[in-house]
Amino acid sequence: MAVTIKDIAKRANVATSTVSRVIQDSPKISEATKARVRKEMKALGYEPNYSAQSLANRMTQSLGIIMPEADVTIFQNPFFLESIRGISELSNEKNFTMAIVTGRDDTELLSRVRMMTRANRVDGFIVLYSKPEDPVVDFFHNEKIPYTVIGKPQQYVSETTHVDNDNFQAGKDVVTYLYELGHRRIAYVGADTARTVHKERVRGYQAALAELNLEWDSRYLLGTSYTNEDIAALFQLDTPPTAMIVGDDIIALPLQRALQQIGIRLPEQCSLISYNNLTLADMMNPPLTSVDIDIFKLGYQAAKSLIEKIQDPKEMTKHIIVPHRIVERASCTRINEDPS
Amino acid sequence: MAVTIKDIAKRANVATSTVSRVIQDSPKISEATKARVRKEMKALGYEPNYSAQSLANRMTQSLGIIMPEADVTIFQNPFFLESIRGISELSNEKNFTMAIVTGRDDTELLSRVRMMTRANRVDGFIVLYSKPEDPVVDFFHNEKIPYTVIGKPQQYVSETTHVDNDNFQAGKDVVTYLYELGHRRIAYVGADTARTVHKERVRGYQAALAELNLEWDSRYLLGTSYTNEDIAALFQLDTPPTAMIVGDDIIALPLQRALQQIGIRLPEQCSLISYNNLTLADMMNPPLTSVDIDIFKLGYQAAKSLIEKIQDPKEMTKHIIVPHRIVERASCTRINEDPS
DNA sequence: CTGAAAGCGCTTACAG
DNA sequence: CTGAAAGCGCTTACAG
Repeated sequence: MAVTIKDIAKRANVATSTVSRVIQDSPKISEATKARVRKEMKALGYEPNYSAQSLANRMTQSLGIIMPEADVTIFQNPFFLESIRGISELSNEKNFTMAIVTGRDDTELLSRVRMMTRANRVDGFIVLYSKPEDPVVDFFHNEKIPYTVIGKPQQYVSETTHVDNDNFQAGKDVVTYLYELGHRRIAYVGADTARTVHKERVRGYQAALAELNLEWDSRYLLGTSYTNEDIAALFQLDTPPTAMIVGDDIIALPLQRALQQIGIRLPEQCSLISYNNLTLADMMNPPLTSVDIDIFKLGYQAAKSLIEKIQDPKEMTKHIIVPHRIVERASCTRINEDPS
Repeated sequence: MAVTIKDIAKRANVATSTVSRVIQDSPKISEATKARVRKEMKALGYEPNYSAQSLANRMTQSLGIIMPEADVTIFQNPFFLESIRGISELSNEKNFTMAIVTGRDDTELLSRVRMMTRANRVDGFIVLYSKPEDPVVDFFHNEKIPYTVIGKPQQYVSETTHVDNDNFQAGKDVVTYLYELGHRRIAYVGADTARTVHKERVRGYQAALAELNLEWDSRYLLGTSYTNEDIAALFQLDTPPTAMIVGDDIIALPLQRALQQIGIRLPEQCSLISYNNLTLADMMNPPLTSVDIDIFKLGYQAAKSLIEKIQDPKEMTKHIIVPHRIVERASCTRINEDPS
């Protein structure tokens, strides 16, 4: 069978406990015997048995990743794979494994999570979304299971480590950017305010409008279930928007189609700026100006702080803000300032 | 601490070995004592400790998922997340966990895979891609580690279980579909022939052209690194194509832009049909006719056959073909048959 | 049909 | 600085 700690001990003429200590690089062991033991480990291609380690020290070296309730559309959003890629990168570095947890609804999700913790399959969880009154988060909190959330948590805010963008600021930055290009009438499409990210972006949008004293019409704000007629109506207002902010690159595509269908030319008749900077943004016509929120880093940092917390429970709660930046492409254009 | 087999044994007045056997639903135990033991398990919310089980029976209940060498663009292709979703679904059902393995190149991938198998972290692997002379696959084969591949394996074909579409047939079907709409000059764009999937689709394309006696110009076949000029040149031929097949929905987007830029209107001047049927396809303008290859099922079936193989090594090698179907949308149009 | 005991491969007080 | 021994929570011959 595979080579074990015993084989190494025998060949290096030490006790198994000594081998175990060199695996952990314990300072109690002399450099001389460490070297000797390591030579044997190398020679035999030894790798500690993961199940045995887990059983003995009650650590699984494994992270659970909670996806939002499964829905094909959501899954196909590259956001998730990209953040998982970030998590995966750090996990591989730290020798952690990950388990993706999905479920059709909160109940299923919760029961799977419950089973995993009882069975001791993971050391902690990363929650890839955030929403109000999440029973899964309640569970983590009550059971004192380490977890971090990507996004702004809606419960136990100050006590939960999370990594997020400053979406409020991003919301403002986008308005400022458009303002500086001369835009004064700015609409917002795809405001899925059930999700915290979007709520924050919209808050930032509205705050910036107020600060800049821009006029605003409630019809300027559309959710995710708008119809093409809603878009058309927007451009039949006396004061149609000259620019639109889109909640997510994914939504920009159908929106662009809607605009084309009612004969609005981009970017001449309407500038478009979006969020997430997916590769998609670069492929659109015209290429889409988009806010890069560094999804990979969101995942990477979430995994990093979770692992720190797991390895040292006294680790402080952290709120990590990943910087965003606007990536300029051809979908926004300067217009003449118009006092109307 | 967590409740263990001992607690159950005590409360049910049996030996721990008996509890263990009811966990496994062994036929050796009477229904009466099974019922009694189960009642206690339920009452205490018992869940078998996963590390202990793994250690004792040398099974990890965990699958490794090998991604192709990491490259942002590839990762953002929804194909991977969608197949992982399929794998995840089955894994959750079977109580398996998964570990995603990524690496910058084959060497890094191989060393991570090697470490994981030595450390006994997974029972087997799913390879999400297929390419010639893959050292990772060589490793699995030589070490007799269970694995399945999504796609058509290039090595050890008859001995490796794989799940795939019939991409050759799909290649032919697409041509036939266009032929029946009256198209006679059909180009193919985005033929990434380094990847087996695409090679097969191109083979099918060429076979169908030959069968239907359609004229063909070598300039009709473009790889992935075509320029907009190449596209423009295509339409300046004496016999420009009236329809184009695109290797992947993801590529359809920039291609569509290129076509718009040189003033080709879709679908009037050129029909477009693509592969994968991502949600993207439905969002494009015009919505894209695309071959649905049921990515979810590819993942699900791959996980299924891998787990079967793990649980019973005598399980036969299987080649599973997931059916495809053309999803018609507005990007293909009927044209008058033209004898030219 | 059920139990007592050894073993899976580690870790970690405890003793020296 | 190192070793002997108990223990982590299961499984599985072996015996009855």
